[in-house]
Amino acid sequence: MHWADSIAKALSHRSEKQVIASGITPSGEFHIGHLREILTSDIIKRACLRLGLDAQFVFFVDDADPLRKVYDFLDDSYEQYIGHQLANIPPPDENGSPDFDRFKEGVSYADHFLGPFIQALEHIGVNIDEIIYNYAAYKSGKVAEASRIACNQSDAIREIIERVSGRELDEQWFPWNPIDSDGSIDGITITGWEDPIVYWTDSQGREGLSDVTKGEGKLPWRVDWPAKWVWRGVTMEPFGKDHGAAGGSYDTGKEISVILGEQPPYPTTYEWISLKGVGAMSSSTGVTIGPLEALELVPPEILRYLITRNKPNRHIDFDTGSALIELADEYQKKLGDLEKGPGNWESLSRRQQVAWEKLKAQLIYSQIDPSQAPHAASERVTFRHLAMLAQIRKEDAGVWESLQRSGLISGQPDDDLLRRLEMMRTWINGPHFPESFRLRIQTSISDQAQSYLDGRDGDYIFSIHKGLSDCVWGAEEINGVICEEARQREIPLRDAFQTMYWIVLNQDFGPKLASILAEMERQEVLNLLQLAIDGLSS
RNA sequence: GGGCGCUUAGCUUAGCUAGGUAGAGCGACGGGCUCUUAACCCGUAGGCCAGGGGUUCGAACCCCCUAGCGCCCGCCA
Repeated sequence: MHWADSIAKALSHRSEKQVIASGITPSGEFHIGHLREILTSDIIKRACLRLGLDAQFVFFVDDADPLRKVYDFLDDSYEQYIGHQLANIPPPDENGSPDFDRFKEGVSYADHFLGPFIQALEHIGVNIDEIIYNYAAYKSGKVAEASRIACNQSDAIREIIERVSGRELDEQWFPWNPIDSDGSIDGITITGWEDPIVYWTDSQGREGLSDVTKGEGKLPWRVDWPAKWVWRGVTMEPFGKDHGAAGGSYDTGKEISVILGEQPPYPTTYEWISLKGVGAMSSSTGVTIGPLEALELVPPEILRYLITRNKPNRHIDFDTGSALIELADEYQKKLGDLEKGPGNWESLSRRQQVAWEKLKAQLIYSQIDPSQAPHAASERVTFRHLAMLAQIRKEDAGVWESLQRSGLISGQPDDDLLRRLEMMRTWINGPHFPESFRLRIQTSISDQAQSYLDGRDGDYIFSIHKGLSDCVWGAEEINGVICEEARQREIPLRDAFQTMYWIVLNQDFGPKLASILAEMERQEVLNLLQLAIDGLSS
């Protein structure tokens, strides 16, 4: 069974109505790891719906959280905002300085980072039923009840945190972080509690009060999280392994949740996504691939597929190199398999049946439009093939022409293919394109190639030159010349092609050679061959 | 120190809350496609399921122990 279906099944034992949540603090650039959080929720929601449950997906934006530090991408002037809530501070401009103009227009620091992310989510088919801005939720009193209970039960909550997490809270600890007169929630001492008012003294020695029902502050994270579960009725939430560690915030949260009046949601911890060979995603070390950047490389369904095919507890190495091409081609191949059907169902072993069901689920959950059944693309243009064509043909029209000629598409390319070519070009021109797929059509013969050619039959190259100078310029004809000449000389095809690969690409292998040559100008090819011949006779 | 996860063919892995002959993809090898090695099709080889113990008629699958690797435990998913 697919992992999302197992979770949905477990949830169905609890209730018909499911509220699946995700929460992210918009403190900096979003990366593909955040995408896993959201997609995990989205896929579970779809699994619930498929099972006939009533399911909603709510996305909590933790914009009530304070700015923790001046990140690398921020100007030093952000120092003054440390401790201030993300919904309340200006967004950075391209230099990392506070952009007051945009702030005046109503764009906060949180909005700045959130905007592009939400946009990416739309492209990737994530259907969020409700976005909850935590800051606004506090302001409007949604968290009032939970906040009052927490403050009234501060001893019990303190006991849970100390016992479960094993860390000691200091004397001053209180389950409420008020905002001081400057807008900061750092360095404040609680001096009293009189439902619903918290009395405090800030770092400057100024005193004040904070009404917990009016959002004049927030609950500390370990209490804030279960409070969200309770007031919004969350029944399921996936979270990163940091929260899932023993004594972590889920462990304390599930007990605090009970004090606040509700059972904790069904948990799922998910593993990190790291960038192949570089390490875990981290905004601070600059090891990131943003969701938008990822979407520029691969079609959104491939990103969904990446998440659905891996169980949440499975670590993912996001490989932007050749593995990405393989992933995309694998996806397409599986769509084809699905369309072909499982064959005689009865004759399959139980294992094979399970595998089939899972394959089906993976593809269903990969669809951008949940109402669309997976179907094989009408054209079988693989990523591999497109990667080659995009490198040989600089103009899009040339690519379409080539695909038409080879019969892979009929007529004009559809939108899907247009998009894929655009992405392929972005990929090829960017830093992530795998070197092993890069084609370097030569304009001269390298020493290395020359030394290979010296041990070969020079007449063969000469006859190729002759044959290609007057044949019809098409892949089939070119291939015919190469093979025919080789056969006449009893040269194994393998050797013949290697010879040609060395001349054209300066390596001993490559994609279908004839199709490359057919894409080149005849004169270009002849020039190269002539150079090779010249090199031999010297 | 506490905890989580992983360890199945060369590589990536499925199967583990239905315990009953180990599935797949890539790669390799062979063949076919009127003739490449990154296309396509067919086939072959390759696994004492990390190690040990236990439960069972029977364990990759359940329980215990050990080892290796990765990661999390100051609100960075």
